[in-house]
Amino acid sequence: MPSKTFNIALDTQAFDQMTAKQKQIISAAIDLFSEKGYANTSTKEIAAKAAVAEGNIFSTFHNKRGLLEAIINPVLRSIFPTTAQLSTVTQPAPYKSLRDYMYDFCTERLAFLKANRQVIKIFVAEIIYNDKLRQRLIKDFPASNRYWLQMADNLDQLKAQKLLVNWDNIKILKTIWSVMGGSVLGYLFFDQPIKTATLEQNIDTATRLLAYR
Amino acid sequence: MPSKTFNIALDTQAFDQMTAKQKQIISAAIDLFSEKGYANTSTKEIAAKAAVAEGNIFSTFHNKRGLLEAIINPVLRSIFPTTAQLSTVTQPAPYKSLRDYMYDFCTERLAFLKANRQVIKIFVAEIIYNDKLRQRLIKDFPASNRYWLQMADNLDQLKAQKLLVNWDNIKILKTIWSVMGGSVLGYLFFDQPIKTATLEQNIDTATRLLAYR
DNA sequence: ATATTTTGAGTGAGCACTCAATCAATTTCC
DNA sequence: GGAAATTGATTGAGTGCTCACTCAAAATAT
Repeated sequence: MPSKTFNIALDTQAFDQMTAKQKQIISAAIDLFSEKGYANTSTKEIAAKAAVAEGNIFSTFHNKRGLLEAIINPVLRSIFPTTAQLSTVTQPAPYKSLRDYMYDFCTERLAFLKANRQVIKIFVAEIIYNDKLRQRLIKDFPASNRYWLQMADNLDQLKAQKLLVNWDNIKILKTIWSVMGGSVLGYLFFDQPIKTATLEQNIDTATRLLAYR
Repeated sequence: MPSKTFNIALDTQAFDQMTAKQKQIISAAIDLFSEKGYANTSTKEIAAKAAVAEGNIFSTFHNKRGLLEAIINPVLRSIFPTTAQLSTVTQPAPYKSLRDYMYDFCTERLAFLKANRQVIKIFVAEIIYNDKLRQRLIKDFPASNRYWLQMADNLDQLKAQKLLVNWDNIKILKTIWSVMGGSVLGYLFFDQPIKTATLEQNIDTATRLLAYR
């Protein structure tokens, strides 16, 4: 089995400290959960795919839900990336045009999506019926982490430059994701690759909707 | 328990022929599946909520999946409504403006969504991990049912009137739903009511994106 | 030799599903 | 009209199975 890379956040700390067998378990669980769903996957299956005894899952992750959380928590913490991941988008750059910014923002977030497709799929599916997880996401959404502040800075700057419409930042974010949403869902759940042309179209659309007026 | 109304399609034929107990089962299953998910709901629970013996579920619906399909199939058949449901939107009317059309279209589909919220939630959740269901949806999407043909007619007419951008109809539909998507998902899974103001904004946005140019 | 990790048969609980028995409505016969 | 017979719906204890999870023993590392 090829080793799985984890782009998600800095839980690589935790991940690096795991034994090989524990990594195998996480890896197998990600494959199975994302393919068949959490509820439809048994711990026996996971152990078999990970080439590990079933008991190993429980000595490491306490119970099945603990395994799920070990997979999901990193996503929750890095949907909005942490300091170490800051890309060009979030660094204060005087963008020449709104489209430039949109392009950077969308490609960066899409790279994150592609790098963590399986885990995000598990996360999204789980959020449908998991109230606590949903509450946490809603609560954390406008959290004052550095990423969000940085992004708000950029948006405010673009507004000052009269490149961006003068809406509040949440509404702007919602608009962007509304435009991207179809492609993202298609990619996550319908295995539709996001073509460059489609991405460009989405970026154009978002730019048009958010242009200064 | 107040009797549940089923706005979905004409499976009311089938539904009307059911005995009271069978209707109770469907109703209880819809409540439980939409709240906790199919996989997390036991037939014993359903029977208890329906005030019916567990065996009744199996004599009527053969197995648990049969019960799910009895709930889901009508949605699949009426995501695009059938003849009897045709509202103003789908009737050939010379719309004075693109916004008029958008308004009618969006409010009609939103009414459908509201009237069938639970069942659509079950359907959407199920489609994530059910390949066969997904295939059927993709296959049926541009099906030549009367609704779709009628809608295509309307769109073509709007194009001829130079009110609507000259894209192909699928792309137009995708654009509309992309704009509405955020509100729809929020309503389905986050219990966020769709405010009139938000709806109006969405309609404005869609109109702007699809205006003739 | 000791400590730690790994193992997998074993466990009770809960699952979807069965089926012989019971009940209720309708039909048959006198 | 009413008793008896027939039919079909309804019941829920019972069944086999799979599930998440345990733990004493075995393997491995120190």
